[in-house]
Amino acid sequence: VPVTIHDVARRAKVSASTVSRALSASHHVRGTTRDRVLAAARELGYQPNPAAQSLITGKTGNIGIVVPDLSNPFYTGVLRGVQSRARAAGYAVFFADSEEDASAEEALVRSMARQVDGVIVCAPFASDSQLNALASVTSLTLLNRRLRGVPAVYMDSAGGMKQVIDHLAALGHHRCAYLNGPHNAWSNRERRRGLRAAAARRHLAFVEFGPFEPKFEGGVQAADLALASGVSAIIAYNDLMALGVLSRLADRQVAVPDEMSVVGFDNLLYAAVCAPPLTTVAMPMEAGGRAAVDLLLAGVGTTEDGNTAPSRELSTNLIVRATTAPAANRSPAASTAPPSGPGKGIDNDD
Amino acid sequence: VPVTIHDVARRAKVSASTVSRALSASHHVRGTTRDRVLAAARELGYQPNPAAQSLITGKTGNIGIVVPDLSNPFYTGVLRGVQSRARAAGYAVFFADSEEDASAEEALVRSMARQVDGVIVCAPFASDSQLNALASVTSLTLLNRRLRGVPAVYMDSAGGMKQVIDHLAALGHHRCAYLNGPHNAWSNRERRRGLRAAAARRHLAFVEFGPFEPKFEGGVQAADLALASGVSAIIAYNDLMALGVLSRLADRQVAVPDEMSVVGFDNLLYAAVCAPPLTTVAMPMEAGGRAAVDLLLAGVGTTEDGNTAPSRELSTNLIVRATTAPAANRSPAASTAPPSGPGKGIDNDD
DNA sequence: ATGAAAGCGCTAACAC
DNA sequence: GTGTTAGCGCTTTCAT
Repeated sequence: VPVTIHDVARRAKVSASTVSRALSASHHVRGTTRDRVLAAARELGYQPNPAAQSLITGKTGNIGIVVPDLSNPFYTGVLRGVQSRARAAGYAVFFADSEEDASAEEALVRSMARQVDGVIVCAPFASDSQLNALASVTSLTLLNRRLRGVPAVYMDSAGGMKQVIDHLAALGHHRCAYLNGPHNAWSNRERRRGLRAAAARRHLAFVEFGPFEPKFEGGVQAADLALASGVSAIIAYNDLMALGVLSRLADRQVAVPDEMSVVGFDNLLYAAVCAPPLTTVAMPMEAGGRAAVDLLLAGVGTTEDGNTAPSRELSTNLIVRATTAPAANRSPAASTAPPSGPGKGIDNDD
Repeated sequence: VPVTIHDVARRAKVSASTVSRALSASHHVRGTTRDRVLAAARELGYQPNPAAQSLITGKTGNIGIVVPDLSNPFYTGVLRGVQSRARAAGYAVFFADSEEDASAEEALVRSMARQVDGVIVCAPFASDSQLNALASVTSLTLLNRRLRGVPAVYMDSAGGMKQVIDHLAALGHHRCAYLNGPHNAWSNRERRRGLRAAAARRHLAFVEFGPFEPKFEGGVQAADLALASGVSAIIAYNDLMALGVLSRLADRQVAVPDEMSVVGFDNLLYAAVCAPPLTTVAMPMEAGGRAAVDLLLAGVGTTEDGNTAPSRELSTNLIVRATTAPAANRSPAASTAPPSGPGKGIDNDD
């Protein structure tokens, strides 16, 4: 039984416009009238039709979010942050999972575009030009990705990596492995960048492997390669991979952290409770989601041409737990190991 | 640059109504005309305004889902299933997390109601009357909850528990503990029901503890109680709790499965990769999400008064891994242990 | 097969 | 302050 604004108007003995004004809490409505309207609306259980409102105002009261893989707890963290902040701001949220497909990322944003005031995009795979095209279709905020002219919130992955290297160097490690996540993902590039810079400063050698799927299985695959390379520490692209590494290392009877140190990124819930608890770089997932909503909502209605798009950097920090320890005084096999594993080594910089 | 149906009409030299007909693929449009319209629409990049469509048709092309706790991977599984099936059917999905609050569950559904054609509700906490009220506001499909007149998909938790008990009994266990999840959650009640029935049939004694939060912490809290009760096996309400139990047992130097068997419910990804891998009852999370979408979409537009609401039961099955083993031949402390732990025992049936 | 007109429920000018 | 009017973009009778 859909009750319209006219039903309320009739019951309150005013016109529809007055009802509209009274409910928008906007000015120019006498107190007694407003009370009458509000009472009528409540009695009738009136709920404005959002389609009609949106048709005329052009705003929808909705935002969208698209993530590459919801089964990664990193993104469920982001989604929770987004949803709670959006709800607090009176917005409903459309959700979509692109399943790590660049064209799906684009298609999903497009399909949301007409029903939202903006969308938060976690799109590691879409190209810059795809994203630019999307930015002209609806208002975007990027998460962990930078693109000029588009607002973004990003987490200081490079800084996190610096903390990792400082930690490892202080523990006496001389040579470590980095297990790459998706090759072109901004987060992966940033982590590599931080790695190069910090490792050079600390005179710490490193080898790289990958890219791997940023999942548990990717980690187990990578573990053997890293192990063969004679390093004393392994830095994984993320916690899921680090967990895979831990699992494989246990299978292969390599003691962690005594024989091998392991570090992850994200600080998933599970990193804290696995055995041994994982040393990892905490990424502010929920805070990132909230910040993205704030940025998005702030930018809605703002024509940002010319102006620099606002963006927000969130800091990260290393959580030292039980998978890192001083380097073992084993035979320094470093010099005999190949510079890159037999697997898929990354050779090109970008 | 919003392009309307009139822009398309003008360019195709037809009326707006013809454009509408051509795009709805509906009848009575000459082939050549339709081609012209379609071409014009494509050239202009025309996208119908969903608000306008919805205003007139009454359908939105959206569905909603509300879950109690997205950080529980069970619900992210459901959400993934829902989203992928909805997308395949051309529907967009609104998402909301009620954070385990009954009134939020209701409020969220209400706030979605006007913008969706129906909503999938995972609401363990809302009361029957709240749910009935919601059912009159929009079309609902329940997940793992039953309410007469409301379509539902539910997973055979009791059957899963039967498999657990059969397994444990076959391994020679005589006495086990069940760690309750939320007291009134349908899934918890079903698991208890299955437990009572199967345990009686197998002449297997059991004690209950809880309710506990269905999370890791709940499991660690529960572990000590179960341990003190002299059982040889612990059945946790879900995997998250089972993982907590495992962690606490490890801390307390209790060998799993040699001294204590542990079983969970859900079969989260992590159950397969933790150490030791967890024996657990697989719940079809994504399939549940998909089935819920199917049911919801089938029921949209159907006035179901009188007719029995359709529902769908999904079967579950036990995945035996490494946390269950034959009962140890320890001193049978069973008779000395209290029937319920010193903690919060459940005493009332329902 | 196509066009004209009406109207979905609402808000925003514009009068008074 | 409040009512009247005019649409927002679209679909759907009803003519033709």
